Amino acid sequence: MRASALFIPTLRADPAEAEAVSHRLLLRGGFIRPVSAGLYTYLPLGWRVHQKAVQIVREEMDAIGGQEMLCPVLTPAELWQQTGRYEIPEVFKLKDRGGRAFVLPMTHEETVTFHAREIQSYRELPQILYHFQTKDRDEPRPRGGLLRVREFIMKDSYSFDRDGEGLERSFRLHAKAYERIFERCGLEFFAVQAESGMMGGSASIDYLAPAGAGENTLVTCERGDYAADLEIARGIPRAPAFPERLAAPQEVATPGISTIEALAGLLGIDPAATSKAMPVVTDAGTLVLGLVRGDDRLEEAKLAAALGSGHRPATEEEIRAAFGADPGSLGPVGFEGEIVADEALREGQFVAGANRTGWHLRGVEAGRDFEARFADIREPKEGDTCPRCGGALSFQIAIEVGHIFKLETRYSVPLGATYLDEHGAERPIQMGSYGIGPGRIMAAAVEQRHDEHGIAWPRALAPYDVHVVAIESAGAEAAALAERIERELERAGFSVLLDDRDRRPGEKFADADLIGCPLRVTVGKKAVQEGAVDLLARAARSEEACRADDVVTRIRTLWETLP
RNA sequence: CGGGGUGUAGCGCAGCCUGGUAGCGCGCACGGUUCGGGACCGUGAGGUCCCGGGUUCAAAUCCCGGCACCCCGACCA
Repeated sequence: MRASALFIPTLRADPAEAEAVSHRLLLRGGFIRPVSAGLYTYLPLGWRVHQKAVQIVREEMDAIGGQEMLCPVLTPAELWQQTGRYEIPEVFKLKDRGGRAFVLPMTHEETVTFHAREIQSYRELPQILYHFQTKDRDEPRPRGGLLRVREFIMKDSYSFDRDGEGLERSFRLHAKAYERIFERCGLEFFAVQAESGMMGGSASIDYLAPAGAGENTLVTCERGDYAADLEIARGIPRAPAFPERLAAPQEVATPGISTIEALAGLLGIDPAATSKAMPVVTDAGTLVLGLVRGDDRLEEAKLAAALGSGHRPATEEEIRAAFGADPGSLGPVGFEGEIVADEALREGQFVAGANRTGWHLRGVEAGRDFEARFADIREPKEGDTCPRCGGALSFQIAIEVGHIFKLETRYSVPLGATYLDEHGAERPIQMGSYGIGPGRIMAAAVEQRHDEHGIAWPRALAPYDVHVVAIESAGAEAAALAERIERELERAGFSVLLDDRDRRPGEKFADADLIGCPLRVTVGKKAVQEGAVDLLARAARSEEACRADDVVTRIRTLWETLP
């Protein structure tokens, strides 16, 4: 394609609104443009990249027996009312002229399950159905360009099986397909166990791509045998330096002390030898005391999983009523209600609030001084060790590029998607759902592969394989040669962007660096005089001279070596 | 929803404090000289100063209200 005829509005300066690298570079390179908060148009260049990702996903879905289809975006509200998802605040709701309610769905479980009601017999199972369709979400806070948007295209697939064993098989097929997809897209990624507690123990795998910008924190072990999302990751905290053991808890006056630092400082002890009480109220209205070590933070998602319920912090009034003390002086000793304590408090003696304002207890010991249910409810910290091997854990920011989930009968039961088994018994279909955002793949690729000049696309996602830069001043002969190279490369199966614009070389090089095609061919004076062009690998920035007649051969070879 | 920031030419910004004819750089158009890493000279086009109200002889500037966008936090099937 001729750049002179294309709409590729590159920007010389960073747009003021863009912070994340992928946001900045995709805007500057002319790949995307905002329309409103969290709403982006994919310009021609960006759409080519998006479609590259889509095609890779499609091929791998087809390879596991997925059947592509297409559901409408506009969806009758009744389906969502039946599954109880109509009340989710992120759901866009609207009405037609007759007042009938519709939603713009966030995913298509309801619609696909609606169709799965046509499945009658175990003989028709299993099935994998998928589509690429627009999702809308009324996000409270879109951000980071393509990282979190209000409307995007997602590949969502749904598996239908007769039993848990079948679901397991479909789930594994998807896990394999997803790994191939991200590998083919040239992404560094981790498949990690994801938060699943509240959904009754169903398996869920998150695909996290480490990136400078992202919304997840990926925890990995230095020895490579452990990776998890921070929300569910386990870390082994360092052992506290305990003071001398006491035969019974001993009250100590701590007037005005409300932080752990101040408490540890006052008593002259290790903050890790203290405990922190977090009273919460569950959805059922029960007040529960969460207890973690003083130097730890409570992980809300883990506590929710341990409680099997959502929860909110207790109000000051609720705290006073239950404990008769201020929030800074709460502890487990003497508390009548349920206590969920972190594993780290199982052994040893800790300082805890005395449930008397301005007082703490030293030497509090689980089992002896209070009863609690133990669970892992702390947020891991850098410096913790790996629960598997004892290696050091490190944290990095990551983008969630895919998520697969065992739904079991969460949707088939409310929507009545059942089948008859070989004994004539009616049973609900076992379902799984599996999502990938091509836009997030794009963003993650840019985050992982760029330099100070611009994007260096992995070859699987690049908008064009080869960027041919014709140097204007080299004259008509060079321009003709550039066109010949374009044709030959295209005949050899490469997609080519020919920069034939009447621009100075510096500007063309800068744009080529920004746009980030894997290979660049520069056709200038040397081409006319010596029949030689320059070949540049964008990612490595390694340049070599090459005879014009050998360009196709050389590029074929070089192509195989690229990321 | 809480905190912070920003809205002035296509883009990046100054001007606002201290009210008085709306500016700079880039880009764009035309002419010319240039041409292997974002050249230079000349000429020119381009504005609802986010919106509404108020104060004032006079508002981009001061006051009140609203909206939009960005960042941090909460939230995230």
